[in-house]
Amino acid sequence: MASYDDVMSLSVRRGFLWPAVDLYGGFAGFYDYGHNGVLLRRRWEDLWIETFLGLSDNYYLIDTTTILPEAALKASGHVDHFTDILVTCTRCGESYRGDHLLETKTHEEHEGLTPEEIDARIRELKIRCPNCGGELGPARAFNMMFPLGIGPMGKDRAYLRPETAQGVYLNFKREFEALRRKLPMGLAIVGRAYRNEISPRQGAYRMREFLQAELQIFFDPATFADLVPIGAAGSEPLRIAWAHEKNEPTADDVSSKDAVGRGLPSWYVYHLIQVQRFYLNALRVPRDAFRFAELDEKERAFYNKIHFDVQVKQESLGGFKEVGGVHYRTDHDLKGHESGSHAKQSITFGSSKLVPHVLELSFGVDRNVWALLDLTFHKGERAVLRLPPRLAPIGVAVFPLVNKDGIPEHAERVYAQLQRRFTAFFDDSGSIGRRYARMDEIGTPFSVTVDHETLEGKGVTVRERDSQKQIRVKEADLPDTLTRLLSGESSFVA
RNA sequence: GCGGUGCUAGUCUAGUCUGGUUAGGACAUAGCCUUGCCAAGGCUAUAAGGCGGGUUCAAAUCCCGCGCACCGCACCA
Repeated sequence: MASYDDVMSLSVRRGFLWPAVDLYGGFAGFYDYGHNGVLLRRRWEDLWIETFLGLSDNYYLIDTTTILPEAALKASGHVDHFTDILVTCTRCGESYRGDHLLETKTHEEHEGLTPEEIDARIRELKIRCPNCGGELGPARAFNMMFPLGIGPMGKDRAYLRPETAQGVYLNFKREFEALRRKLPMGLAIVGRAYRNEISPRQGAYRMREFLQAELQIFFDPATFADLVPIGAAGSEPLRIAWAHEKNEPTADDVSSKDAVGRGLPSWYVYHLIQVQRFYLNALRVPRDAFRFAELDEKERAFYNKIHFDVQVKQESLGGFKEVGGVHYRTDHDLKGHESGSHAKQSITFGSSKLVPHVLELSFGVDRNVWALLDLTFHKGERAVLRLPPRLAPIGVAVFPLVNKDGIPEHAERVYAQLQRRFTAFFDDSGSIGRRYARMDEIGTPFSVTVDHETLEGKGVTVRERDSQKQIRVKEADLPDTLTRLLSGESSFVA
């Protein structure tokens, strides 16, 4: 339905997002948001914050620096493990990961070798280019983090953060005190992260600077399950593609009981249910366009004990694509910072002394915004973005049916009134149909038109985007009616 | 990063092979007229060959470098 070009073209035309710095030929891996893009993104973020911080009274938003010193990222493992050792063939120019070359030859793991060690092993094992048989050049390290030199001499080594999560872990102890030592404790960050992707592709899907919305939940593994009972939510089947079947474009309906039966902790399943509800109910993603995809041991990061990707099926990107993840990171991160900083991260909670475990709910904001554009794009005679009313950049538009007989003046008064409560938009240019069409393209769910009957006290018309139908509403009732319609509290019945 | 293909107004495109008028059109946008509930019609206006270099009397067109995009490979702890 919606091709990549369809979505991108609409996005550029209507002020959602476009390649950054295109004045200078573009900047691969970087995108800028326009006025409607920022509004849409903020609404997504607000909904995300409301949904996930709403899971507990002890979940909060924090904000931390985007630049971190080397020591912190050394402890987190990013300096050593966020690196690929690349080896390039001197004849055909193909590049390979050094550890993969060794692994293929010896069928052994070769994690954590230096470039020199890789070179030595390659010579020892007489490995040549798998592509052309040519001689392989020297191994070089490629770290996915952007390095920075801090201070006038640039001698304090630092990096742009590769994930927001580290900011949370670094502040765990402070917040645990400030929040009066309670578990579970949830700390979320919505902010930017940076990765020097080798080849950014597919628009906003793989970027070098991107937005993450991540909630880190700190808990005691001994008691967490009792604190988040699956309860009534357990009757909702989860959409899951297990590791062996996720290359298929499908998902199974798995009851929470079966998911627990397959060895997933009940607290993990509970959070899968919450994430699925966010997508199906709040974002209104069609059921068959949503799934969790299990990552097997080989695919997931070594510190993730359980890892399911959150995936949304997008025509423009060729199928199910990752928009988030649910990661059980155990106590890996806090323990890493404990040994890196020599500051104790263990806490006393109730009768037990422990380093809390972490469940991370991680989302790519830009990917989610793109997914919404893709899913809600409907191409007919004219394009319509069928965004859920809560997410639409503009909530309500106001038009005078004609530009005479005092109708524009009246419409301006209606607009001024609505503007106080809603993101409203006034338009008196072109024909009425053209104005409706413009609003359809940016997903404005409701358009109010002032006509001759309005002047006779018979109210205004409210036109709904998807059905194109209208109802007549008394002016005095308009704000409340719109509030109910936009919140989803009541639905439009013509 | 490697290979392939491509890059013309806000969008979509004609022209490029075979160098040669003022780079043409559609839609969008703005203004005016007209109409008055779903991109109606008329007139007018704004607006373009990714960037840099070379060849040539002359380059959107041919050549080189770079940038960017898409596809494949690789990568995505």
